[in-house]
Amino acid sequence: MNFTLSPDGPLDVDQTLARFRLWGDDPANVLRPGRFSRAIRAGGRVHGYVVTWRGGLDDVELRVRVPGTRSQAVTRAVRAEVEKIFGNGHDLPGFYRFVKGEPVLRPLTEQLYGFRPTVSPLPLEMLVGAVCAQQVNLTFASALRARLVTRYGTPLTIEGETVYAFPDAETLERVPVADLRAMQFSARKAEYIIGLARAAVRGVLRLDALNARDNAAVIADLTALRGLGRWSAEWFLARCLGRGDVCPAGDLAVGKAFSHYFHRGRAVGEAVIRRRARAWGPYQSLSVHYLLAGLRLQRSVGGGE
DNA sequence: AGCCAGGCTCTCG
DNA sequence: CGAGAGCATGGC
Repeated sequence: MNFTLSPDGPLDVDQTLARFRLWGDDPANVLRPGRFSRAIRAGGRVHGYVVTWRGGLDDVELRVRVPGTRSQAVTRAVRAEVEKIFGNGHDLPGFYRFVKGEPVLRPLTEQLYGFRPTVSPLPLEMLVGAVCAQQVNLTFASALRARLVTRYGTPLTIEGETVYAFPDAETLERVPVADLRAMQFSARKAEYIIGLARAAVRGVLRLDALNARDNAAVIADLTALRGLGRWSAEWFLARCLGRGDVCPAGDLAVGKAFSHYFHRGRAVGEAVIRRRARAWGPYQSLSVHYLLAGLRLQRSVGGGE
């Protein structure tokens, strides 16, 4: 079953999908030149899909192929995933109008025109990824997650490409700590991931119900688990639930970005970051993502400073 | 060798 | 409560 999607507003596919190549390959989200592949669990089976694109920033058309299914339910599920991954839920036009008079963000929205931060379609994948990324460099974090995905996920070949469906909670719950340790997870991270999976299996944490809860409730639910703190919960809100009114102010890179763009390189405290971000209202998450991406752009062309 | 990396828990005051 | 120490792990 094939279908097409046209985003509501501009879309820079390369910037939007950059997350899937910047820190190493993600076997659950395979990005190749001109195409993106992923696998989805639906109806007790794993289905693969491939997304390609054409057109310019302002008239991108996404083409989605889901070979081997005629199911409307599967197609709907795939469509929902693609909408999130390609950031179709963001109010980009509104954001661009909002930052029009802002001296820092406006230039960034011009440099990064069409950048739509990816929204993770799978809560467990997002949370496991967050644990992997705690307090380590992102290249290593990406390697950890990749090992977990290839070991416990479900492989599938689609159009000659191998892609893994992210492992489900039932599988991760049964993983011995020692196995994760052998993959260079710290003992603590191994416990966190297994505990998280267990909470999901037992219904202590209802992953699919989080979407209906407000920010504070989501943070409370997540941080009640061992291994998920405010940082993880806030990134989850922004990057999985697609909430705009969130700023992960404790994030190291966010701190650097604020320091660079608003304080001439001087260190800034979390409270200062939160205060500034709050004024951005529903565009906090977009603003933060543009600052982070902007800093990356600057470092890649300017070579640091 | 030692510091850094897009934190978290636990303990005190 | 809020700050601070202690903690893990690998890369450079």
